[in-house]
Amino acid sequence: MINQTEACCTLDIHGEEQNKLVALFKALGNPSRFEVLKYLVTHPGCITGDIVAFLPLAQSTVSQHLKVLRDAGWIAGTVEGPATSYCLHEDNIAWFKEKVGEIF
Amino acid sequence: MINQTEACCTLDIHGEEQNKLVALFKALGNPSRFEVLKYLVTHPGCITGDIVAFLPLAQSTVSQHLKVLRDAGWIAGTVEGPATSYCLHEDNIAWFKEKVGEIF
DNA sequence: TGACTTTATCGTATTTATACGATATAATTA
DNA sequence: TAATTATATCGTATAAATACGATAAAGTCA
Repeated sequence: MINQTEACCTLDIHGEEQNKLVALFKALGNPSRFEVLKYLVTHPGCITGDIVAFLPLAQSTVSQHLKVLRDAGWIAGTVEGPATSYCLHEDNIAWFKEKVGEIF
Repeated sequence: MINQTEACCTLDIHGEEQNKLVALFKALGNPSRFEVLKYLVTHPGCITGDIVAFLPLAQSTVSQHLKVLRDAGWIAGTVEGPATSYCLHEDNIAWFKEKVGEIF
């Protein structure tokens, strides 16, 4: 993590960008959160309660997972009255794919 | 995780394939392991000791991280005398990018 | 064979993640 | 306003991840 003077080339990923990328990987490295993302692909705009009904987890647990996905940048939540509607954060997803393509 | 009869469409990722994908995400969701992978991009074929010298971590810790990356499928290790040479597992990396592209 | 090099594994302490129920917050409806 | 609905947050118990030093294993070299 310190010295890379001997590298044969450099990679265009560092600091905060790298932290964001690692956070995206980490957030999806959990089976329940992966299921949430899959669900959102097929049910865009659904609300928390729909996801709670879909997963075999307590409401508080699902809410926590949604927060992790939101903080990482995979999803975006919109308050709609008493509910919150979720959808994929397309920009961040595109950014993720772009960066992965750059590195590997 | 149970009922998806109301889905507007289906996703081509399930069971063991999905587990493997989640494991790939999980393995890279750690700053030290991400650094290892970056290092391998610029130093293909390097040995464990090179990575130990590069990272501010104990040898046993690095060895453990390498095992996680190997088990997940990001890297492949080849025993060369007393040392082990590591490189990226290109096939799995291609598979990862392909699946991510299919889902999102 | 014996010393050395390199890496992996074991045991273990500490930190972080995950899950739940209980409760708070905020919008809606009667 | 009071009750209801929907979600988020808090407190906490348990499981998993992470780190280290010590040790084992396996190859090399004198």
